Amino acid sequence: MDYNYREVEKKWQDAWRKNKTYKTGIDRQKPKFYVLDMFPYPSGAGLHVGHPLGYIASDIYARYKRQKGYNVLHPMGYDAYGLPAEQYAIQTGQHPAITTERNISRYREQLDKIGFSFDWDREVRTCDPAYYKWTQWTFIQLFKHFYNNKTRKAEPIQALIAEFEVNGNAGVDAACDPVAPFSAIQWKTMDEAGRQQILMNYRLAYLSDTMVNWCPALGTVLANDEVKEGFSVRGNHPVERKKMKQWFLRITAYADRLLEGLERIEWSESLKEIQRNWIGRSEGATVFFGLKGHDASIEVFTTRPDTIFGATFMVLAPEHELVSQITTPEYATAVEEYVAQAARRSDRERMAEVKTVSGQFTGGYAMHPFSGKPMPVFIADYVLAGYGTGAIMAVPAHDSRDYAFARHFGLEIVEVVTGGNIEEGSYDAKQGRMINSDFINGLEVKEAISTVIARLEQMGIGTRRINFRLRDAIFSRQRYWGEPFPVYYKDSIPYVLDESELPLQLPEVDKYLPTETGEPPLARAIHWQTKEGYPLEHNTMPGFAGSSAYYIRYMDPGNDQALVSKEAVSYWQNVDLYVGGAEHATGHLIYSRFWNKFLFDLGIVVKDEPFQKLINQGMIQGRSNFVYRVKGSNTFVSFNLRKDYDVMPIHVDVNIVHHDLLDMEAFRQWNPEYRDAKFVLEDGKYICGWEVEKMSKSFHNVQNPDDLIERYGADTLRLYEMFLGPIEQAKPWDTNGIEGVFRFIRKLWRLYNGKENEWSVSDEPANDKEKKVLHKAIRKVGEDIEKFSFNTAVSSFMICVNELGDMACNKREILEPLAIMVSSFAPHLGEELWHRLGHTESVTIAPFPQWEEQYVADDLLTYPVSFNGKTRFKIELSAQSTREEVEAAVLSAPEAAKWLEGKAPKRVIVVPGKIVNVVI
RNA sequence: GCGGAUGUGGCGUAAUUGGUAGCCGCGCCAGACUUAGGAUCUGGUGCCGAAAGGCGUGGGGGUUCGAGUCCCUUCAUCCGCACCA
Repeated sequence: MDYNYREVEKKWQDAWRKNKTYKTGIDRQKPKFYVLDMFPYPSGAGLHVGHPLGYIASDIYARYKRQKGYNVLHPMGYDAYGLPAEQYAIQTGQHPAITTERNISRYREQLDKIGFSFDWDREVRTCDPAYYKWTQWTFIQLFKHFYNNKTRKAEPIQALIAEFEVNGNAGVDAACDPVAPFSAIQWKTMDEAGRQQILMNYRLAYLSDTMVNWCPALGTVLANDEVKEGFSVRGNHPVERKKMKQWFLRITAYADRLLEGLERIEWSESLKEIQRNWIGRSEGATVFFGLKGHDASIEVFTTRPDTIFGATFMVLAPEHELVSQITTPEYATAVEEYVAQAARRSDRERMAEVKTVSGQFTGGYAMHPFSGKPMPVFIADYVLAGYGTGAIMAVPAHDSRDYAFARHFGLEIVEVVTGGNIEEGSYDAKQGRMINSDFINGLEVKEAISTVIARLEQMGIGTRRINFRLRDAIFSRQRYWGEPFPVYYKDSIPYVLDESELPLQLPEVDKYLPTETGEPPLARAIHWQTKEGYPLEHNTMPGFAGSSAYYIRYMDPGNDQALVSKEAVSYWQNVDLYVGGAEHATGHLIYSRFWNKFLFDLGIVVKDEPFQKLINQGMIQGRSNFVYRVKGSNTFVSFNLRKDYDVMPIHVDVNIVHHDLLDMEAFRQWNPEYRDAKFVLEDGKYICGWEVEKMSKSFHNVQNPDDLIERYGADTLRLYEMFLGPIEQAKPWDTNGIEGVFRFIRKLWRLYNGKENEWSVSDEPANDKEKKVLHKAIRKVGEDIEKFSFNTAVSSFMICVNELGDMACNKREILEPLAIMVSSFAPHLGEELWHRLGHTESVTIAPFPQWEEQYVADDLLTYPVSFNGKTRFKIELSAQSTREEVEAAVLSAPEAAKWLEGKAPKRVIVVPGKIVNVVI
């Protein structure tokens, strides 16, 4: 008889639930620790083995921290709004809430089976009105605040209005859309519509008419992070540009704080780098170029003001507002055509044509601010309307794109920085001395930049400027299954609901489709209006709305008076350890940081950064198996013989392959097509080929945790997922190795139990050898957990159990601390052993054992002795030996003579406790 | 193109951070027990070699008594961004 994992795991899962073992509350006697997993979207497919990887790691860490005396907050909930449930609803007519509810219970069932230490009393769901009340509340606050660049924080819009009433907007420095200057008197004489229009330019949540990413297949707009290479991330549908009125969040106001904050948080360098790139800060200057025959001027942004004397022409984005003004009649037709063509092309097409140079001369000329030379003005779609000012000064000698353009249109190329060869190509490096550049000749690039900016500022035609690539986040979705906006329209002006009206509940609709007139699904809802009869907003919020502050809500999930109580937030503060995938780098992880910073400005949260330490678990890839079918037949050739035939590899279900050996009978049953399959075998076996690929149904390589738990138990699954390799690294899932971990579990059990599976732990005192094994394991496992090196911790457990097994150690003094340690990895087994050892309280609160130096120290050391760096033999010496004693012992050792060949060593290097190297 | 990461046995990996390369596990080989099994246990297993020994951390070079680890260079793979001025 062996360890009965089925019975034991079930028993403790029930007991933990019943006793609320993982319930957490504020306890000021203990230090807090907040361990969080990324919010899962409960998909219909359920969990596969890749999903729980991070949850297992964080669970081990949470359990370890509890045993170390921390009060650990470790919650779980569901990001329940999302497109798949709604797509399903559209197809079937079933309410997405029903599908979502069903998927959630399936998730919960799967999660429970793995033995996580979540405090389920804190569960939140984004689609729960009690939850989204606070998502809506936060939106209202965003609407009612603006970002003051002077104080670098969000401030009430009321304060802005007060300022307008006294001084107009002249003294205001806010993150906003361009607003024409106005005086206090002008403000006071404005009507309501005028004032609201002005204020909209300042609000952190604002309505704006701009080009958006429109996805016709999904029937909604998407944020930039939801689009990849012109296709929607979800569903991979084409995305096009469209002008629409949409809600936005002014995340750009926080660009510099989002960038700076990265310096203070412990995230992987690559993740921070992705965010830095996404934010895309660049330093430079804006410069105004006067136009010939016009009052208007073209504003450009450049990071290379030093090259201004090399600017020989100007390029505007086709969408630029000055295009129509500067185009001369003779070019009007050509320009119109080019603009129309550019507008027609999707992002996708634009990207595909990156290499081809296209553009159109407008007939207009700008004037060089220093030389006064005329510069032809072109339009071209290599200049993006959405970045900088949508216009550039082209410096062909020092910008490869401008160079290609100039060559194509035969424009002048003037070298102004030494170091390259402009005959061959542009010289883009920011290194060299200025030439052909009037007052900056001879300067280094860096000095030239500041000199030019100073001159521009002095002349009043330019300023130093920091530009960001980050755009404001589109916050409207033309979908049903999302949070309704707490917004209504009065005379077409948007207003937010009073907080007392929250939550504004998602209404019922007859269909989850847009209306015949193209309105979003909420337009179908009857009486979708305020008490006073004003129409409510038809859009809903995007997926990231509900997931942006969920970690705050976990601190105080039942509170209906506030997002979070002062008490809870002052205790739990922020997330100490966040575990999840890197795919959220430019979405959730940016939005959350922004959202948190805003709430921080409001004094709702106490930490400026939400996630102090973040671990990205690597993706678990699938390991696919292949059979090799002889083309045009139903004969399959074993792996090593496939070269002798003309074969085609076919994916085969990994569940009918064991250690790459095909279960031929199962294969025949697997698919009717193969019922009469013939096999060409090697050594009587059919060996399959294999490859590492994405885990996917279509590759027949999906492993779900339920099957493995059924076969090996949850503890084995947990240990095996950790044993696979470093948590942050992507690695293939290979079930072949799980047996080894399963054996370990049983070996561990046998330390505590006799041959007949009878409990057999002795109270005899342990000897020094046994203590050494234990204490070394305590030290190693503790250190490994602290540095999230779970794979090496599992390996240390194996070493420890192997050694104790060899010693046939069954002593309580050793096995009790071992049970505590192992319980964070294998909680069911740990809890069972702990109780059998006679304890009545849960092992989760047993203190993690302390290791002692006296037990781990060795008195004899094995010195490897090398000659000229090559290890030749080993010698055992007392740990107390001095350098001289070691040297003498080594040189007089019998093995040494052979290598010394009678010569005296040139030098002997002794590193105490480590090695000896003899140089001859 | 720019940025980040990773290259170690047949496979997943480890290496006290410059000090015995290959721990632990899988697989494989041999043996034991067996109602010859996709069970369990014991031993072996980097490569070449009969051995002595030699070679060996993607390749090349360097620093050092000593390099998987540091430096230079090069190749490969993965990821992110990409006409961002």
